Amino acid sequence: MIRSRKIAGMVGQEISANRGMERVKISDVAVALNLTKGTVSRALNGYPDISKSTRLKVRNAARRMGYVPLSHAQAIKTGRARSLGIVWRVDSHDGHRAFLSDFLDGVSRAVSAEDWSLTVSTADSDVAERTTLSRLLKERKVDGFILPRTLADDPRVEWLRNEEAPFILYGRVASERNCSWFDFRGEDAMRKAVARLAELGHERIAFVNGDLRFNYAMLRRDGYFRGLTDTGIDPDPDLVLDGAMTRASGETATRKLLDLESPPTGIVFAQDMAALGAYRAAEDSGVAIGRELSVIGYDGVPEGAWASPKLSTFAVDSRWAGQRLAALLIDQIRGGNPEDLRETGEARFLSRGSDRPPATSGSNLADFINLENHYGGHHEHQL
Amino acid sequence: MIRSRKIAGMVGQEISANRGMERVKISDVAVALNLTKGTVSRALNGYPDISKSTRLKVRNAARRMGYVPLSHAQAIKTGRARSLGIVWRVDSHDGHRAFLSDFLDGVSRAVSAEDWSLTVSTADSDVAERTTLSRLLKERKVDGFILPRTLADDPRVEWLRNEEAPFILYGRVASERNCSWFDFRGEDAMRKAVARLAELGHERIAFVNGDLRFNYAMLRRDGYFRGLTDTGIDPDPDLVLDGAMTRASGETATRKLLDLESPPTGIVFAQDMAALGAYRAAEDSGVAIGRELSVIGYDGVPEGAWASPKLSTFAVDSRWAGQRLAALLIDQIRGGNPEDLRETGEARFLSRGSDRPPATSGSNLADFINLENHYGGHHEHQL
DNA sequence: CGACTTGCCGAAACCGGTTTCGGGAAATAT
DNA sequence: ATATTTCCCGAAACCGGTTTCGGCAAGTCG
Repeated sequence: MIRSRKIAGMVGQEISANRGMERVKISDVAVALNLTKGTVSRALNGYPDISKSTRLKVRNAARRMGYVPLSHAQAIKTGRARSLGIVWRVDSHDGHRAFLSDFLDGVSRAVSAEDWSLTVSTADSDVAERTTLSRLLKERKVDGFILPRTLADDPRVEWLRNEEAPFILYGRVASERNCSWFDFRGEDAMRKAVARLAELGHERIAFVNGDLRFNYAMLRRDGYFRGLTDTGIDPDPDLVLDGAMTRASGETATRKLLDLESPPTGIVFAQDMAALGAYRAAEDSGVAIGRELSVIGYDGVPEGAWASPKLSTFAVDSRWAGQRLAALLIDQIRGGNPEDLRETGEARFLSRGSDRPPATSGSNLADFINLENHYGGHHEHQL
Repeated sequence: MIRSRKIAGMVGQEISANRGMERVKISDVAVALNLTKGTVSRALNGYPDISKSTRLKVRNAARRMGYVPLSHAQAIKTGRARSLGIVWRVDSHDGHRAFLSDFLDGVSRAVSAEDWSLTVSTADSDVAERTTLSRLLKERKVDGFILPRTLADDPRVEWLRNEEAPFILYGRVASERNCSWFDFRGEDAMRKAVARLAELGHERIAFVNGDLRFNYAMLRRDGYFRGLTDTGIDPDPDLVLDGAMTRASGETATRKLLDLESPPTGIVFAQDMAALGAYRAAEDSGVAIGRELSVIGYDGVPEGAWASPKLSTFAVDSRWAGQRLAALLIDQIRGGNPEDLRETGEARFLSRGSDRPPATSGSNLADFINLENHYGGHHEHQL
């Protein structure tokens, strides 16, 4: 007993005295323990045909010697790269860019927790995205994809199904068969936003949507109308616009709404960036956000907290989204049924200064704006 | 001749009729061409001992059959994963987050151009970062690292040198030996900012720096003093602050400067986010940016274009940085001498509304502020 | 015309793991 | 005491590429 201990100790010393800085490979561990590499491999991977005692011995020795398997060496036999892929679109709106950091953080956490990794690429067009997906897949650099920015009818779904590649959507999609997703229930948020404004006394409530090609736009629009129905307000087509996902387009949309004969006193925006554009439009019209015009956004971009008044919004937890997406995708790759791997989350309402009871009714607001345009002009700070 | 053509055609058909959707591997290509896989491999990799004719035949067949080598299968022998790694810090200031998208885009472009890929991970502490670097390295998921956020004395440098892992810094470092980098010459920008303000007639020019632990802070500070020397203005220690990398801290710093007996009429900020904080501080003191107080930032964050007046700043091209960093690192991994792989770039000045001739001299400004605080208070829009 | 390169490719080792298969020893059943 | 499992582990095949080595055939030289 004592003797064997001594030997084990010596072996340990010899091993840890690995000064050559050469990578320690599995055969090194095997030799040190007087086993075969096959046995060491099975021990480390928890095969049942290895006795508890040797399993422990192997694990300890591996740790002591600093053995870490080469990922590509295992991948060659297992067929798994233990890596997820994301292709991030850099064209179009910059609305989601603010969340990239949080989003990646979430993905990275979930992925690291399983000792997997994350491969990121960017693309500025559909073909570029397709090319990249294809390459990563063919080279097997990744085992599956996280697909952001889901379209209402997303061609990536069909294509990846064909390639038999695992994937998960950030967002939901109509053609549900055989795919998994995570998404925030934006429709619920829009519905609540309408309810909120109605409670505050607003009667003319507009909706400024994003690009209708995206799936979330459909959902959020439905939520808006649902909210109107809930509160018994008749929908007015003049009060529904779309295509606003940036400050500039949000500004334009707001201007258009304020120029109506009977402008809205409250606007629900499908995206914060567009809502922030409303601030400038309102300023130009001599209308104060939170008084003559109430605004509720969606996303929870940090800039909203720096607008004055601060933007009330439904904040989305991008980190959480990334985390769930990665976890669910890994489950799927490990054999889980895609259709069982679907989750949604709730956007959290941040009540700040931009949604308040209306200071003026709709028709009066129009007069107010005209007045302001005549006499006030683009008012400046008077120092 | 005709006969052989016919055969080749038939072979091509048989091959492209690969409906089984099974991955086509190198041996498939070899069999189809009646060659050995070794020969095919050498042909594809441009070995000189393959005749031009077979090289062509092989390349064409490979393309036709849609053969793409498994990255980990080649990695096992070559030792190259053809992948770069980035660990993105998500703790601390959110100043750089806005650039992540562009930055990654740049890296991704350069990396894709060489058919490499990019592995991204996040970390919220030094130990987490170290752990991740270590894991990616041991598993050989990456061949080298891009290190953002360089510290004045960066421990990662020493550590990675020891591990003999290739790396490149986004930023420069004192201990230069054996390392490469890309950086923008922030010191030049700060110097020019001072010159610019001096030309406009400012005599008291302050400097609000970022966190001094970062290397760029040292450099930019030097640039500021250099600018003062250039224009013959005596430096005043009261006018130099640091640690401001967010709106909040920028606001605080500005407040402190405006409360001086003889406040500055111009402030140079080492970071845009801090400069944007100045807007609120100025508003509260009844001072108008671009009139009583001029401000110049650095970074070129998009929000700057939405402040009023728009923030004059030195814009940094993050995409370019990412692109160069990746390209240089790949060169290094392929055997280039690290010390030859260093580049710097110039920040581009965007002249907008926040830097103008001073409306009031320094001492008068103090009176102005006091007056405003007594009578004006936190002035509101008067509708 | 024979010896010696040179050009070109096949054969096989190799990379560092994983997984299958088979068999010896110990434990249990008969 | 023998037959039969059960428990472990060694041996070897295998994954899909890359790289080394050696040899045949054609070309070059003496």
